[in-house]
Amino acid sequence: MKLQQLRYIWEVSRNNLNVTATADSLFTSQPGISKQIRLLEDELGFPIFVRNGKHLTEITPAGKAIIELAGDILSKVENIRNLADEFNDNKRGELSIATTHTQARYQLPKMIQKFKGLYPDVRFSLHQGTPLQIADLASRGMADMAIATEGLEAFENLTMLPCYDWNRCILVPKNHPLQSIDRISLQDVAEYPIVTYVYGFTGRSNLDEAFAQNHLHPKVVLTAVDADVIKTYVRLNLGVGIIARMAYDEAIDSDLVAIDASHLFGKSTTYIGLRKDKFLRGYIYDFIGLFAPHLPREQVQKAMEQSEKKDVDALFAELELPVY
Amino acid sequence: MKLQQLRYIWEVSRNNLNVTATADSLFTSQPGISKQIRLLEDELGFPIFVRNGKHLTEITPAGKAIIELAGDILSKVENIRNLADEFNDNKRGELSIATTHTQARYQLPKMIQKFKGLYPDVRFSLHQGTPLQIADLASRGMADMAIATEGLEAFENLTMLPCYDWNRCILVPKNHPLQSIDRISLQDVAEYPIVTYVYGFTGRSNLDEAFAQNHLHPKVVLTAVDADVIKTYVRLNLGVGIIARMAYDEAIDSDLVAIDASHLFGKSTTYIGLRKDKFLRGYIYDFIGLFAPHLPREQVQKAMEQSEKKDVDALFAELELPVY
DNA sequence: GTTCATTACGGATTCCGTAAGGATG
DNA sequence: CATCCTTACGGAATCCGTAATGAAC
Repeated sequence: MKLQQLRYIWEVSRNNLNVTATADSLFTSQPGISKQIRLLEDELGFPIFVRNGKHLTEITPAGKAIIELAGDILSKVENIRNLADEFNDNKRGELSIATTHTQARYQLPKMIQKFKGLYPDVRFSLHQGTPLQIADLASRGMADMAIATEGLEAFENLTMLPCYDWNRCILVPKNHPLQSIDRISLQDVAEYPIVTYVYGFTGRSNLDEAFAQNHLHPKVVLTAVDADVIKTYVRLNLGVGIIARMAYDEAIDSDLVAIDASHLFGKSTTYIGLRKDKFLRGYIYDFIGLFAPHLPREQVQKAMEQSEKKDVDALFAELELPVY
Repeated sequence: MKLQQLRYIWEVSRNNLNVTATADSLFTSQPGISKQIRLLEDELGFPIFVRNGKHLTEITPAGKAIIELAGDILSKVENIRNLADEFNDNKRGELSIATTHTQARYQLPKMIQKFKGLYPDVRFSLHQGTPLQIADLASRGMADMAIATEGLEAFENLTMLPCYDWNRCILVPKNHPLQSIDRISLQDVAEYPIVTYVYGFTGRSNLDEAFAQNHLHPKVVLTAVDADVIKTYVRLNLGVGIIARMAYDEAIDSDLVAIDASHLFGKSTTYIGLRKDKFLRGYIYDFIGLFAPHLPREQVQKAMEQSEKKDVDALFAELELPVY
């Protein structure tokens, strides 16, 4: 049994049993992978994959268990590498963050700038995607962390650290009727066509809940993944925007008006998702400290040690998060 | 990084940093191990072992962390192998038990006979040793389980399953004065020279405690590892024996008299120690079922999943154990 | 002087890539 | 017919054992 064989079966299973695609992603040859898988199966004495002629069609029950163990092993190997890097030079390395548009565009730039100043030799990379995509990236170890408001809870092996709460605002063009209302209500908003986030993005579910609980059925005329698109259509007078307040930029968006809506929709919480058992480089703790100052290294480590999600939540139950 | 390199550093650290001894135990050449360790260190970029000239003298801090991870990895590799064996043929395999004289001689024979009937193709092996030795064997994965009354709690990575309680008896030659006393007391016993177990064996500490609590200082004239030796010296009239009651065999020991002493010394509990995270073959569960019928597969699995010793204990808190 | 790890070196094995083959949909 | 896995094969790298070297106790 060799580490590479374990890596191959793991990667093949992650690539929908497509060996060719796996070979491409690992920058090696496809027959090499086939061979090694075959050798491993010979050694173990039974097939890991079910073959239909020359296609891999499914994973055997035994294979499933083995691939899971292989994943554990590979992540520990990765930990050894990271640990070695940390001991070699704790100023040099890589930091990859998977996140959504909202974070990438409005929250992260200032942290990243600071971080770059602290660690000029850490290669920083940012992967934008849907909440599920980024959670998957972190879960598979392809990103060091995921930052998102939702989607992280679907992955068992991610520890979720609460970072900040945020509220929404109603975005209208200047001189819009809503602007003159003293304390805006959900009813007021529901009278206008709505432009907001796609379901599953940036706390959209909170928004739907609030309307539903008040038996309102607003006319959502356009949904987008990011606030920039929403703003564009608010500018075109297509409807009233509902976006995260942090996405309103006074300088750039001076032609629009943001009406506070924190009393209308429950606040949402943005989390950092870290893969359990992952060895974290020192600078990763520092980055987390920049992004969420209430999360010092010890707290993060404590949270990572909890195997139950509820124990993690309990750790942070008393915490007052910053609100944006 | 290769699995073998991880195995080598792990084994070297387990062999007091003696590469030659490690090579012997792994049936390979010593330069081969040196080389692979060197290669791994080169790859990681820093030394795992501290060298004084040509001797390995200690493990670097980074090395400690890496060796620990290596141990995790190797045990998971072992699990894959066991899992494969189980899928291949759940009637064939190996079962190795590490235990003390008392179990091997008086409790295990009947279970093993039954087990052999159920699984004639499982190669059975039994390693006798001191409580610490056998716990170490199980902890290192060199034995599938340890069975003992003490010593197991010293190893963090062993799950302890309570199997049965047992009491002691006072062993005297026929017509000994103690025989005629109605309900024997500690004082009565303490008047005679004592022959019993060596400290650290077969519940010896319980015995010392009982005497100490009654401010008695019995004259222990001989200590032995096993009851057979103790019996021999009781027969020679060297003193009064205190042994596990299950070690008294009416047929063989008809020239001796066993006086019940369950009211004098607290009962002791014998445990099975299993390495956490170890994949257990089906027949191992069956063996446990034979040895401790109150431990069905599900209970064992539940216990193995607990990371805290106290949670395991809580699982069995209500359990009525058989008493021998 | 014994123990012990490292270096040197040669043979056997393994690994990996290219090219060809054959099955599936 | 395009996709995809397997087999075949040759060159390169790796592994492993023996023998020699040199440091530590």
